[in-house]
Amino acid sequence: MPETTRRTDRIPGTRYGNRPTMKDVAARAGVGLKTVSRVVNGEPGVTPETERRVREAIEALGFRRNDSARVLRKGRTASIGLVLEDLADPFYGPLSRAVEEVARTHGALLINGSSAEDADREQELVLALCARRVDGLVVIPAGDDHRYLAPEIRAGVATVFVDRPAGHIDVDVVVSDNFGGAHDGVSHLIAHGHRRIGFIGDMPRIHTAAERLRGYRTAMEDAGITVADSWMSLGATDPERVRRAAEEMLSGPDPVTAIFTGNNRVTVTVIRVLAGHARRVALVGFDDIELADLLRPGVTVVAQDAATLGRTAAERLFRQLDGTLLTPERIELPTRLITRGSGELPPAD
Amino acid sequence: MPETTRRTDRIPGTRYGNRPTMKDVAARAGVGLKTVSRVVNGEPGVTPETERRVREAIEALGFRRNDSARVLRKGRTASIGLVLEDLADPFYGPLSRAVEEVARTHGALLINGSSAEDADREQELVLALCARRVDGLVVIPAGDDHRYLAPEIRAGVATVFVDRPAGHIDVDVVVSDNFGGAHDGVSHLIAHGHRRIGFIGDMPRIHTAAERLRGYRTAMEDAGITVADSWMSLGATDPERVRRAAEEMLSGPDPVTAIFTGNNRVTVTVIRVLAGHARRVALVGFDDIELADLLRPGVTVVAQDAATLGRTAAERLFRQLDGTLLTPERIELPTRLITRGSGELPPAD
DNA sequence: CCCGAGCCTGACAACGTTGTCCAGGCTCTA
DNA sequence: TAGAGCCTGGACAACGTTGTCAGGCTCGGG
Repeated sequence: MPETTRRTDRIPGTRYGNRPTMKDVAARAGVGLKTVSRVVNGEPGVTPETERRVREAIEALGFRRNDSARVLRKGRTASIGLVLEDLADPFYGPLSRAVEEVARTHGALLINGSSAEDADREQELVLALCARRVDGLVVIPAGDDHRYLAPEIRAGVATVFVDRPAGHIDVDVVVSDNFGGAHDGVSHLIAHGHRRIGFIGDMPRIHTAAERLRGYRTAMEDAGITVADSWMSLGATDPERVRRAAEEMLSGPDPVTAIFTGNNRVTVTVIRVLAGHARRVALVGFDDIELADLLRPGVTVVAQDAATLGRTAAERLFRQLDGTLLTPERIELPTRLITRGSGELPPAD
Repeated sequence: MPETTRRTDRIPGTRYGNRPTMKDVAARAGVGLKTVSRVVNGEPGVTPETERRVREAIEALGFRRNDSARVLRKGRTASIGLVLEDLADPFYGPLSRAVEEVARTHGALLINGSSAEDADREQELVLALCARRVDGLVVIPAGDDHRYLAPEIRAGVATVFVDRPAGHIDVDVVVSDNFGGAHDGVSHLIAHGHRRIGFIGDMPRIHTAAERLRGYRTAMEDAGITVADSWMSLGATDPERVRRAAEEMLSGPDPVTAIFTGNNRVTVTVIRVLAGHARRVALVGFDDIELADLLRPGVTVVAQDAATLGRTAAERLFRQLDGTLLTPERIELPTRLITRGSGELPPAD
């Protein structure tokens, strides 16, 4: 008896790509179609002897239930969709995993798609998921107008937005306290004597980026500091742009003594810039990053909990599906300032 | 005209969770069922005027094609499954994203599932994906016996294993050169004068862990070094166990002067241990880690390219589906030693 | 004026499953 | 022993889509 199986082997009587169906199983076991269905689904009302014959036929033919047909009949797909920006980003991995775990406890599979921060691609993905009749959607939006989702939601697709709010539709939203977190982080720098503080963030059309900028501005204002335009830089978070932005604010006519960075990618790049910089510059970053504690100085961050964000959203999604949840809500999760050294450096002029 | 839509609104004539079908659209547009199908699928042979009426009805009813039914009829789902260990692990995020990108160019969606390094859960996930009739599967296996997949493969499910080989079935496999990479890393330490080198890796039942251990042993042997049992520690990669293992090898009767770590999680924990350690200990880790260049000393690693691993696997998968690929192969991707300082520290006795 | 070609259009079956409903055989009780 | 009720099994329709095929219409040529 061979230990391995080659792709080119075939089950006798089965054409390639043409799998056995319940009908085939029924014929082989000499029973009716519905009896096979009963065995496959563990429904009661089948004699042990009949069940044995059916199972034998299933085994022999290599039958596996076709869930597409099942879905068509039952109306529920037991799958949910997750649309995010980029699965390769260390922030979204844990979020996705958390959503998956919740889905798992509800017997659902997770389909994910990356929008690459492109509104059209987001819409394309979301609608493709709707066409597959996912039971629900968790969306980290790239665009800012989601009216295209309204018919789907009316048709019963449970929907929760995460990390960023939805535009022009009224749905559940789970976000971090971006404003408060940024305010805390910047205030922390101010408390350590800084007044010329730079902000480097993502494109302002991204809600989280805008909120964090607002937190920065408000914190500065609260401290009576007038912000110079050259201290703020918003745009794509590719290393080149961020590097340039950081170097400009460090070397301009009114150089900053501290930088607040708007997300993990920016933080990492700025750390690199500061590492090659003579003067000691304080740093607080939004989002925690791995090994932040081992750098010298350790990197002070405003941490948000990606896993909790995902879990909360997924739980609300399934509560919508249960029917326990009817009114859309906005849930804001707190952030946490983690001090490790870089944010406590005094201003060095 | 309202700017937002509430979940409780309903499309007139549509029951909740009961979406309009092509039949409804056909009735409203006053055309036949098939004509709607033609319009929806962009098939030729429809008068502009008829098409306009159909599109109007689609818009009015909020119709969206039900892909479940389509799949049932057509036989292809345009989706592939990816089973990996943990999406939250920074190694798998980029891999998953790479698979997704390839899928996207082929018009397919990606369903992923995390096995949590549990063979039963892996099988459960894989079979659930097969039941949904994914066109293909990319699997990072947790178990070591995959005969359960044989009927599925015979039935036409394209399959590629990544990162670790399959057990008892003959399928495409894409792996890194774990043996060679570990051999290189350990040899690098030996070249810098180390003889007492520790190895901390994952559970030996995991193929990559076993291969890396073999690379370590062979490199030591090649250098004529007899390995003490106390220098090797294999097991779960949770921080507590790794920390204990590292501390034991550093403080035992025959303390190591260098450590080779078997994967990214182990490396991170060992860096933490070494940071709190007086004596300078050299370190080379398998897998690259973010910010490794900014630590002092920089962390020397044997890097494997997760994205290339994923891309290569996905490309082979779609070539299987094209029919261009018939014979299963094993593809081994090279690793790359990146020196940053920690591996070049001399032995300090 | 008639016929055939070519173009639109729609009726119908099929995909594989599950829900409904009914038949037949059995057991149990009066 | 007859009737009621239960248990097992199966026939059939339906889910929403697409492929097949045939019918009807228009138009041009004979």
